[in-house]
Order: sequence, then C-alpha cells, then structure tokens
Amino acid sequence: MILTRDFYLRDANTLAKDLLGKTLVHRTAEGIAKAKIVETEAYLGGDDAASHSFGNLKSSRTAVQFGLGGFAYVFLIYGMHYCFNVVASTVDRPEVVLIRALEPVEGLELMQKRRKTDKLAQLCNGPGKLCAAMGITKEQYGEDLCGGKLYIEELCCEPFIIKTTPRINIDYAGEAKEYLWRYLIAGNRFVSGYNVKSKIE
DNA sequence: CGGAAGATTTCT
DNA sequence: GAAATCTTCCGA
Repeated sequence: MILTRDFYLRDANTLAKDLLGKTLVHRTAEGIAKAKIVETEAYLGGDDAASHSFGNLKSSRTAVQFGLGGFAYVFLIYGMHYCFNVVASTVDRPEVVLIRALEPVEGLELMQKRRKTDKLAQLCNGPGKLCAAMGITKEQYGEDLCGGKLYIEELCCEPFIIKTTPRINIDYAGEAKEYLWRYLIAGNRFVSGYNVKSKIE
C-alpha cells in the first residue's frame, strides 16, 4: 500500500528509521522504477548545523522543507548531482530525510540505462546515483508523495536490523557531525560504500 | 555583484 | 587525489 500523509507527519529521525525497508516508486514516460530504501539520514533544520535550513533560515531552495511532510525536496549538489529528500514533520518544522541508498527492485533495465552501468550494486548506492537511476531531477522538487508519479509504498520484506552511524560528508558541521542520524539496514550490500575505505561497517 | 563552498561521483 | 560544474549564500 502507498504511504499516506500521516506517515510523514513525524519527526525526521523517527521517519528516517521507518522509511528503511519501504519501496520508492517513480512512474515516468520511460517506464516504472522501484527500489527499496536501505539507507537514510535525518536533517533537523533549526538545530542542525548540517542542514540547509539551519537556524530556520528560509530560502528559495529550502522553502518546501517548511511545508507539510510527504513532499519531495530535491537539490543539486556540486553542480552535477541531485539529492532526493523526503520532507518530514509538519508546517514550519524544516525537517527532512535524505535518501542515501536503494536496492533495485523493478525496472532494472531502465536504471541500468540511466546510470550507464549494469552492476546492480552500483546503481543506487549513493544519493546522486539513486537520483540518476530513478530519474529524479529538480523537476520533482516539491512533488507530492501522496498520490502522483513519485511515491513510497510498503511491501512485505525480510526482517532486518537497523544500524545507526554518524552522517556522511558533513565535517564542516562542527559537533553536529557527531550525531547518530544516519540509518541503514545492517548487512545490506546495496548501502553506500565509498566511505568504507577506512572503516568496516 | 563577485567569490567561495558544498548532504557527490568518477576517473587517473 | 583531483576534477567536473552550478546553485546558493554571504559579504562588499
């Protein structure tokens, strides 16, 4: 079943944990793509130095974060890659959940074509990669996830253990980088892996 | 209005 | 280890 508005109207950390194991679906003219969420990170606007909306700073980029939960927050990073986020909580609470990695479920050929690689484990194991694979761009900024071409549904899946770690690539955020706001499915081989060079997770 | 930096990926 | 490449933010 497709997740309804109520599911998203909770704080970002709770939502980040609950989104693990759910399935992200995007229907486009090219076809349908489905992938299971295996890794997320929570960003809590006001009190989180790593968030784009730190200090409740509202801008044209973060505007959708201040709206109701259940909408897509997409932004361009480093001028070349998109990152897909789900807006959490309710109005005037700029909390979001960054989707960091997916496990491909359906529409594999389409994803392989978009990513220009046939290696399944490398299709969606990073924020920029999964956006390319799912066909998510700034066109999807502000999309309603409750009834549209882009949505998240709950399917039966194997039980799993949730693991928490510090977030990735936010060294600039001071003490906020210590917070254990990254969530992933323990042992899943589709989680982002470029940070495993120095440590085994 | 100009400059700096970023929730990344890919190749050498 | 560095480049690619552009939007956003902040200071002047």
